[in-house]
Amino acid sequence: MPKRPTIIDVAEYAGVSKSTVSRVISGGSVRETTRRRVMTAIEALGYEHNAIASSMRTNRTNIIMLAIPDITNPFWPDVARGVQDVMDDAGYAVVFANSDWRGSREKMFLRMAQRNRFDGILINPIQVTATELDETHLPTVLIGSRTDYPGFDSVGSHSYDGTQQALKHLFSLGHRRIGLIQGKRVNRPGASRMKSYLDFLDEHSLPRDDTLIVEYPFDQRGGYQGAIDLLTLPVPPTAILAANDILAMGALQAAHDMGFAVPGDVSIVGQDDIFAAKITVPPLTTVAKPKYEIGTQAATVLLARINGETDRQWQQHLFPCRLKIRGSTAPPRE
Amino acid sequence: MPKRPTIIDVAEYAGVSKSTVSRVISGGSVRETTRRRVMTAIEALGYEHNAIASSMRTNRTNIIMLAIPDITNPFWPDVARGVQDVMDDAGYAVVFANSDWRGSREKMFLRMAQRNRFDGILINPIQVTATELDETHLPTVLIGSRTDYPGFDSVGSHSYDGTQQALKHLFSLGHRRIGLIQGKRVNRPGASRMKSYLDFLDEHSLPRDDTLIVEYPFDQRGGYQGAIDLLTLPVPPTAILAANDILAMGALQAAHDMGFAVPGDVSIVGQDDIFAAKITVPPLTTVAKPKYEIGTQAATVLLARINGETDRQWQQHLFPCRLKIRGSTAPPRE
DNA sequence: TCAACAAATGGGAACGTTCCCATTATAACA
DNA sequence: TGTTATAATGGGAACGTTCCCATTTGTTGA
Repeated sequence: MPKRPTIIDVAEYAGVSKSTVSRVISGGSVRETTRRRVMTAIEALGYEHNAIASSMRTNRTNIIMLAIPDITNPFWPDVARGVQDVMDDAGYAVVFANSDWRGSREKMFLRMAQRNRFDGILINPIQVTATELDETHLPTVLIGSRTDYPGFDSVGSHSYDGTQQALKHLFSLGHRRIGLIQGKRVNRPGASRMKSYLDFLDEHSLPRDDTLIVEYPFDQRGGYQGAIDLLTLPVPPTAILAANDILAMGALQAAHDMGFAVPGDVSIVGQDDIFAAKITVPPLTTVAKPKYEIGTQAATVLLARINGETDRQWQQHLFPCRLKIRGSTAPPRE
Repeated sequence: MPKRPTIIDVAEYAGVSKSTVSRVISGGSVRETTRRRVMTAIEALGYEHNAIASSMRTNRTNIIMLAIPDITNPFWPDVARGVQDVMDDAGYAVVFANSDWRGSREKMFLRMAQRNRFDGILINPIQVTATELDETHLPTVLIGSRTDYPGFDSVGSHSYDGTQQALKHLFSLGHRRIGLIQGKRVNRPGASRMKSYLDFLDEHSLPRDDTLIVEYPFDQRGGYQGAIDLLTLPVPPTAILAANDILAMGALQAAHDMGFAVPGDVSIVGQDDIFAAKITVPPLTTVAKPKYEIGTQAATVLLARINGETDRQWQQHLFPCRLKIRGSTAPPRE
């Protein structure tokens, strides 16, 4: 295998110095005639720029990392697309990392980002602490509405408010006994949703009932189990709010299997509005989040940080949620 | 910001040469006592290995690229997970690239892989030719059952056979007039599925009817449109086979909207068995593909190529498909 | 036409590793 | 204990860029 040509080879071929070739490549100021000479040399030799050598000098890799729990959850592909579309345009490659809800993997990925001198990190944190993130010394933007990481930019949706919308909707339909299926986090609960739920109860003088709150892994089986727990209560809830659509879809299935009509016997509301929410039967009422936009915005903020274009303090970007009322909610049976 | 320590700093601190530090890091043979000295120095200085500098010397980046059309299609996240799980264990980072069915983007990504000296490429090719792939000089494994890229390893599923299974199932239920919704490819048709379909017709002496074959983009709307085309025919088919589940789900919706009962008036079969196929109403009969396994296998084959562990010629790895009979198929109405 | 100045170009060091080869320390054996 | 073989270590070049600074070339205006 013939050795790959370097800028030195190109320089010789074109009869200029390697500095000039470098300038041509990186868009420095060169005379038009020499630029053309160099370009033909590049063509002739089949020269391919070596990003590694370049990174070595510039301390820039043009690679960022996107660390999420699990690409298999349909929420994330949309976010990922948003990230990629922005990053592609900016000439960055995006490395994916699935922590799989495991803190150890998350840490491994952070080390990987450091070793490889990636230019930045987008992360939906699982276990990692703010200090650990700080220690990477890499520009970092959080994805998700997290208030427990002061000092970091974050991009997410206003899930507290979204939960309120869902509950208001159910309340106005006449529901007074509303179950909550939480997604189990390794370390911390889906704090804002839970708080929103409790606040709502208090505000409308509804009793807090711990049996109405169940917590299961963020997958369909989790939702299924959760719904079974709730619907087998002595006095089952007339409505169920799930922390995301996957859980809600599991709940839908459980209700179906147990002979509960949806929305006749029990109303179900999800969150996220993944593509499949439209095609369940009945179609799922859900709190829609602008997934793609979260991705593009997170990427944009990160780029700004990387390029030092913003000296502003860290900032939280929260997109509003929108309740999509579909067929899975109705007034409770008399 | 203090300069990052290098192995030279570590060497000084530990009182050894940089060569020794290098050996400690990369697992060369060093005396246990010196290894410990070096390790404490690394700890003390907070040294982080510089993968860029390393790559520069070794021509290894430990990064591979996974190029697919669109991560947003639920088929791909599963494959991606498989790829990542294997690559993580091998210490590789995976860069994602969504060509978005555009050949120009695909080419851009290949150049990126070259520039960045990635160690290998996993690709579900859209427009790129075998020659172009060859010219990257990077170990490449194709994902999908493609026979039109001689010289390349490929990992996919036996979709010809899967289509046969689906058709046999429909045929044995009594269907004789079966529509096909194809996914539109930018450049070439889903050849094996189409061939399988036509072969089946011939074999069972069913008439070829061009109006029974429609082609639309690989999304839900495409499936919707396709089904409308088919169901508004003077003599509509009693069963529809869609090229993937997303198309099938669109078809399901269209049938529903047009007042066709599924499976009463029309049976529908999808392909892939994405997670949402289980939760449609009725649940979708579909040709299941081992998505995760395709991912792990593709990654494994690529690793073998990268490490030169195989001098075998290129090889096609085809997983068998399995028909999952659910609720969307039944005998045709008399 | 010649300064004076700006623009274009060239040369060489530097980035932080790895790897080859030479050298030194240790172990094994007679 | 001396000799030889082996293991451990050190020194320096090399990987292919970029960037600084010095030098050359070109341009402009009196």
